[in-house]
Amino acid sequence: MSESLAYAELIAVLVAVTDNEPRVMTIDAGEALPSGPFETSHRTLQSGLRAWVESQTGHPVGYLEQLYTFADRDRALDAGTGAAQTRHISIGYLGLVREQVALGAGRPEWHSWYEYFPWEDHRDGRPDLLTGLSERLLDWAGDHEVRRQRVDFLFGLNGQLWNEDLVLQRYELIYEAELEKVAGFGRQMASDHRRILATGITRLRAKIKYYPVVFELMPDSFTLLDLQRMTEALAGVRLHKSNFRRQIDQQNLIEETGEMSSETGGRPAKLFRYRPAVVEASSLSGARLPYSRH
Amino acid sequence: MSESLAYAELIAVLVAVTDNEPRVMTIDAGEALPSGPFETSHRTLQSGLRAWVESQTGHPVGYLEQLYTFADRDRALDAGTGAAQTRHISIGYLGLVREQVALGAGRPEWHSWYEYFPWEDHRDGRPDLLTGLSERLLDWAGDHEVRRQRVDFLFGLNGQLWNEDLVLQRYELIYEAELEKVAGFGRQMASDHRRILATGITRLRAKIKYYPVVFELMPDSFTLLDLQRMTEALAGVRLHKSNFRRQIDQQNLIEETGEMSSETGGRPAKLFRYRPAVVEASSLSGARLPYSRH
DNA sequence: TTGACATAAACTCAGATGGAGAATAAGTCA
DNA sequence: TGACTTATTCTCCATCTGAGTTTATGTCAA
Repeated sequence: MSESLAYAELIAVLVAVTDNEPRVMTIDAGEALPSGPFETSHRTLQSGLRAWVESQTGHPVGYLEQLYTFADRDRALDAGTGAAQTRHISIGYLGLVREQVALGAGRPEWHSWYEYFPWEDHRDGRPDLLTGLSERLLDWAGDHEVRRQRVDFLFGLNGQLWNEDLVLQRYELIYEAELEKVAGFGRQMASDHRRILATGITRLRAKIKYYPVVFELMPDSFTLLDLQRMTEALAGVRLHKSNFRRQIDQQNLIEETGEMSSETGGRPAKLFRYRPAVVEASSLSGARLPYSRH
Repeated sequence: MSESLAYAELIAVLVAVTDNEPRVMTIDAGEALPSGPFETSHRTLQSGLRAWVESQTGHPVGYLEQLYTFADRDRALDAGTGAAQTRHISIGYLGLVREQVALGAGRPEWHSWYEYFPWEDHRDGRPDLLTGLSERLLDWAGDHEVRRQRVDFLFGLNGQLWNEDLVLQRYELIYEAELEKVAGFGRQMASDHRRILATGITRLRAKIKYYPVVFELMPDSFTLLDLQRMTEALAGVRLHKSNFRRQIDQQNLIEETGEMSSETGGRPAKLFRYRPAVVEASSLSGARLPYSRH
């Protein structure tokens, strides 16, 4: 049974947003995600991760969610040299924090996640780099019809719409085409940390659509445009202003503070705060089945 | 670093549906979910699980998805006796299979998942057992307003609608109220397997709403009512017939085979088959943000 | 002081979607 | 042949959504 013992490590995708830029906590000068061993003293995986993240950043982690557990032998750093090595299991977590003063050991730094995935930021239109990237991907696809369709679908070619949720699938395709180390196609990371980061971004982009996680990243009081810019930063796309506002107040998640913000550059905006109470009680639908009420 | 070594085990929530009853593979006469160690010979977690599940059941697993990784010290079987014990990590997977002929060692048996969570089946109306159960839960809540609201919300009391997605949250509440071992409130399982099963059901119920996983459980050809009954079995609620049909053909996921089924008891029904090709290419939305097209 | 500029907030309107159920078709079985 | 059962197609209407337009209220520079 000792052959089944493994080294378990906790990896954090820790996200904060400042100046409309989504940032992720890194160590080793932006080369790796913070990670630490799961120790006997930790009561649960969550509390283990929470403990050392807070010691690293000095900040409380508002929101913490398990992402995925990775153990692919061929994608870890120290792979393939022998049979009798210790197995590595990485348990990834997504954490959201409000501010970004990093005070820990290990040279913590915040980096925009678009450094690692530059093709994911469509806020100012389709990034130029996508031209070269999709050319290389289509080269790789060649005559292979299925591959070609996958490229079109994932990268919004041939009349298909850009779908911001497919971060991980796009990265996996690039990896499959062996383009992930090409200069200019995003910054690299140690081991498979870039994949774990892609997993985190994917989860967050999906989640903001049906669960009010954005507020974990917002300050106590904010304007509606602040909220929109935050959402746009995460999703990497622009949103329709008045429809965004309508959606927000249909959900009933925020209330006016009574104060105004005059830092808008135009007409002062009302300030709002989050009302966490309602979350549990409302259904916050998402997709539904066609129920029958009888 | 040896204090960080852990015993990693793979646990499967393996689901099949027969006779409109969703069933889960168990061992030990229905007392436990099948599980096995993650071994050095396994290339990935997925392939490790797939390998031994197929050897246990003799069936190919169509769909396999990671659920969650558990390591709570206080909820595992062998907890709390000493400090120097080996840490257990359980990685749960959800698998879907088409048929249920179990041929493996370890006395594999299929059990309806409603044996373990009898309050989750609302296909024939609200189960009687919910009366007693919610009474006990409200006793536990007492004057605690937050608890009381949680009970109302999760169990559809006080005018709230039943939400079939909250399987895990309901089980966690019952566990918190220490009612999980009360006779009549569902069959128990070893260790925290019942919680893992709840996690699997939760995931599946959520997923059928925005991704066509149901077809992994359907035979090659089926009628629209078959498909509806399957969905109802999983969701534990009744659906509106014509609206269900409309939703299905909006999604464009199936096509007529040309054959008819005369086993309906009434007018013969057209037979359909799944068209997997479309899945990738369509958006299959779910929740959306209010995009701005410019 | 005034007008250009910028953003806020409210309102409009047509087309799509979703819930509920009626109407019609085509089998089986007594 | 008529009762019964299920299949399949429609209809109706309320609500939601996408895409603006309109009006309000600040700042700032000439």
